[in-house]
Amino acid sequence: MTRLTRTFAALSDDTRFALVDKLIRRGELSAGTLAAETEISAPAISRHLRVLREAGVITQRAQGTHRYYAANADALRAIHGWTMDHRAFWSGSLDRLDTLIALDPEGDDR
Amino acid sequence: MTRLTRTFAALSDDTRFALVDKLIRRGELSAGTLAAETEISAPAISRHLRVLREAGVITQRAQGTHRYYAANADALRAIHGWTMDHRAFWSGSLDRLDTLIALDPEGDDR
DNA sequence: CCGTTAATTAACATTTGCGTTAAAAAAGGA
DNA sequence: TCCTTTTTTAACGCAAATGTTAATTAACGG
Repeated sequence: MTRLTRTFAALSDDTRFALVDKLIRRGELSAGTLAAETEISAPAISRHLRVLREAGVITQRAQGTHRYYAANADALRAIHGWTMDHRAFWSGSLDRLDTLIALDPEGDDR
Repeated sequence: MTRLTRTFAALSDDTRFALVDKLIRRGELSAGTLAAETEISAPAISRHLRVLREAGVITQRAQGTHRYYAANADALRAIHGWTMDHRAFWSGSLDRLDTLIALDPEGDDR
């Protein structure tokens, strides 16, 4: 898996996406706080946090028995960068998009 | 699954990501063309295309026995929009390439 | 030292995802 | 009609993901 597909994989689960969203909106939160606000068990949350951390989407900080997690801005920037790389494709009006498609008629088969 | 997590899931596989990337760069392409340029079998590609289509990441057009696929700009806009929603979080320091490299702890960029 | 709290790891069951080959469906041409 | 081409669907095997409960590790406080 490339770095970007790994990032997408980390965000492809609703529970993990919600965790990341909380961390972005509210800043650093402990594993316990995150687990308490979710339906599923603490061990499940712990593993989701691990997946996110290993994908580089969040960071971890230890303080005593607590583990504080925070969203990693670099992951957001990487996704943003990818969309910007293809901005010419999706930006602008529908008319403009139709023009782009018409100008690049790879329609024929080979 | 929400709309966005479904989009991320569709893009979380390297084969599917590469298919979308081709369609963005080169415009509409047939299933056969896409399958011919990939290592795995045509049925496998067909199913990947189905996953992408059902997630709204690509569109399909029939012409005779051919099926032409194209990237859906709306999906790209949705991802871009999500990153922009959280721009205040990550837009602080536009960093260099080494921070992006540090995102992948194993360095398996391929 | 002992008991409590915070978090993770272990073990397990179940589901989902992804690849293969074989078969089927649909359009086109001789 | 029969054969070929294009693409998808079917059937199957196997690996990975996700949830649970139980056990373990580590820090804190009396």
